[in-house]
Amino acid sequence: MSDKTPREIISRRNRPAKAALSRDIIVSTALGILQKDGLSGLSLRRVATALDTGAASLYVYLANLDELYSLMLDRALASVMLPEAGNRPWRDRLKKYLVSYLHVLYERQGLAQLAMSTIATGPNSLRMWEVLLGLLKEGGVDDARLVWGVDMLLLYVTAIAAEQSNWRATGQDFGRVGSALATLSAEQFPLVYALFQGGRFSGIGDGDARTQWALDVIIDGIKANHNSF
Amino acid sequence: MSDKTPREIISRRNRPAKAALSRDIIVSTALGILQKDGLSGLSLRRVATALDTGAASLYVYLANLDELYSLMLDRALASVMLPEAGNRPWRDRLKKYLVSYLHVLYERQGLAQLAMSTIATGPNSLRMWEVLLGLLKEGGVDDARLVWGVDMLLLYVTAIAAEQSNWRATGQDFGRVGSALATLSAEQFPLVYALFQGGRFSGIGDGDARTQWALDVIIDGIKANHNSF
DNA sequence: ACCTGAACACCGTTCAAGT
DNA sequence: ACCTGAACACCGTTCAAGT
Repeated sequence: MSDKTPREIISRRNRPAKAALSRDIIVSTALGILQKDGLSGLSLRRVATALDTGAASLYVYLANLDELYSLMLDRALASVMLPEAGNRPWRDRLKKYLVSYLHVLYERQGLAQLAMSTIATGPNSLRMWEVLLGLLKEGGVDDARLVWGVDMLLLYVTAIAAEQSNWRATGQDFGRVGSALATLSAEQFPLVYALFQGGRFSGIGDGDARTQWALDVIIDGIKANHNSF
Repeated sequence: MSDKTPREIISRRNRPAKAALSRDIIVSTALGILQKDGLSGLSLRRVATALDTGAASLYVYLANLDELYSLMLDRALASVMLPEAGNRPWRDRLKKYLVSYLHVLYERQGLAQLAMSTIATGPNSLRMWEVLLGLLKEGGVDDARLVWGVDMLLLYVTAIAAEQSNWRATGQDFGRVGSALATLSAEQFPLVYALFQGGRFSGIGDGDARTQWALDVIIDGIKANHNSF
């Protein structure tokens, strides 16, 4: 008799009494699910199930799904690598930092998509602004254009990450033109046609070279327009 | 007797025998709903209800929701205004064209969001590529950088539209920093703090001047990097 | 060929009720 | 104060059955 009932009792107590909910483990669990199944696989109900509870329980810690998104994003941004304070020129450090941000977004399925539609709240987003403002300032951009410049860099890199994530997710690959290229008429669209025939579209997804080029474009552009008030 | 039954028959026949479904009216109806209620208000079930049928009926004309998105986007792009072939410089025409694209995205709630996550298919997207390639070519950008340049311009403008739509939708307004600015510590984030105190963030949402500046940044940057192979 | 109702497997969010 | 089950009002998609 004393051998039978303990089994059940132990099986209940052994899982550590439900692991105590908190914002922190909710966000961690959610990021785990995002990593594994992407944004479409993420739901409050799945997070709740993973935490062995019901979706309603999460509302003690979260106002709604949007708040979870916002918290997830800021948490993920913690792993953007700070540039070493070394003696490399500011432009190299700036690009490296932005590429690190790009990688953080790109490596977790769906995070870039989330970053495009969510306004990041919290310390890690602020720290990114601080770092980027510092680097542009070091590059000689004056105060009047600093904020616009940082916003532009962040927005564009976020957009690249979202676009590339999209290609990866859908298997599509040649830019925003999509499969329309297949049914291309030389008379209607001579320029697109010529460039397509010339293979100019095929390598559009070549992430790294293109990203480097694009960052140089923006940085040079900002430098050229930084005091045009 | 002959007076009673007709009523019911007429009431069925008067609604024009169900208006005959087609891809076209499905897309139009969907764009109407998007216009009115935004992306979150759009669903296949709502489109179906508006067309006085069930959601399952739409699957004769659409593979899935994603295809509807794609069709909606291309349809909407039809109203991007072509630049007049006049004698204005290419840069002005390019900027005007991109601003027209921005407005098309911005004016319909949720369309920008849709454009960020959907690869446009169809003739209108191709026509935009054709126009933009032509304008950059006229500006002297060489073939090696044309495709990257157009992709960059389109991606950035799409991203601006999505960001600004987001601000409008949420009432938020100061860039990607969000409400974190309220709890700002001068020691941890001196640069952000100083610029915030100086009011540099408050006008970040000033759409038009900022957009013009950003387009000049990219165009100048492309010109500066257009033959760096 | 086109349309439909019903079903399936999901959602976010609320709320009364429990501890 | 925290957690829960059940309910509400939704989703996209499939499929057998009708015309």
